[in-house]
Amino acid sequence: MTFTIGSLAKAAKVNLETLRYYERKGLLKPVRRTDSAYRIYDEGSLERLQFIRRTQSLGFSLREISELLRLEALTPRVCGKVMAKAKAKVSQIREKRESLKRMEETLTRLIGDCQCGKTSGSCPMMSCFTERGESNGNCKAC
Amino acid sequence: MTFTIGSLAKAAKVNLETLRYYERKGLLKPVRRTDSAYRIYDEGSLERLQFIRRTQSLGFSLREISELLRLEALTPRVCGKVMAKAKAKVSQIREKRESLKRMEETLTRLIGDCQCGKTSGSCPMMSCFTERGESNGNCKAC
DNA sequence: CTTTACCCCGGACTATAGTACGGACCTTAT
DNA sequence: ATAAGGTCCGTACTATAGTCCGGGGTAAAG
Repeated sequence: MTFTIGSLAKAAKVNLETLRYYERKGLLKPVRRTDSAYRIYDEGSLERLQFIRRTQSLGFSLREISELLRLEALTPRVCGKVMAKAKAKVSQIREKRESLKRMEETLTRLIGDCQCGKTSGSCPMMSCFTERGESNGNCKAC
Repeated sequence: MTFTIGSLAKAAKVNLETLRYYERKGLLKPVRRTDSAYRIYDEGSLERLQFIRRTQSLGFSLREISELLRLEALTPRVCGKVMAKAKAKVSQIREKRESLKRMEETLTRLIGDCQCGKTSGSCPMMSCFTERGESNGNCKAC
């Protein structure tokens, strides 16, 4: 099953121009061109595209994604380098996950602590980020 | 303890111009100005600034961070809205964490599976992202 | 065979997040 | 008191990631 640029764009729910942009950036090349220079893509292109979008939504730049995708382009001779890159990427991901975990815990605790409307005390959510940063000392997010 | 724009920039290791930019964007106002219009910040400013940078590194845009920071600006009357925003933010964070977890697992498995140099088979790391997307069927990342 | 829809390309335009510049004013150390 | 260094402001410039435009060729449906 093959796609023209428009049908691939529709299938992946991205703008057609984005595909041309990714091609310029070397991220997603059409598998071939017709005689009239129409771009032709296949299912692999769709998967690759979805990988790009998913990875991007996790906070990776196109340059980083390009690096991830280029892991494939290297020959077995330089496998060590590939591994090093992959491992670096893993620690990077792990760090992001841990930061997010801390943020989530803080926010969740703040939500749980809220006594607004129940007591006369002020909302811990509010006092956590005061205008002048006079933190209540409990907020790890501040 | 107070800061001028330059000393705050140095303390937080950000460009001085970035602080002026954040002020324009309403993210970080100096606590006051001197008679000669010099910006004065305090430790709260530093904390707020560090919160911005940390949050940003987790993939939140300045607009989103501004929303998070504005949770404080709302009066107790609208606490329900604050909570709704906070909860939405929590699910958003949770989704990002789960995606990252899947990515990390996939990459880790790929690293572990690598037999490069040990066998004659090709590296699963390589075959995972083939030129035409001919995936080996095992790669969840593709 | 024509109309409509699709695609080509180069180039311009947008939003976000800064970063740099330069002339003028302010502060501080010698 | 004067030079060096910090800060003011508006404006311009950069990189990233698209998005849009327009003139022209191509494909498909009636």
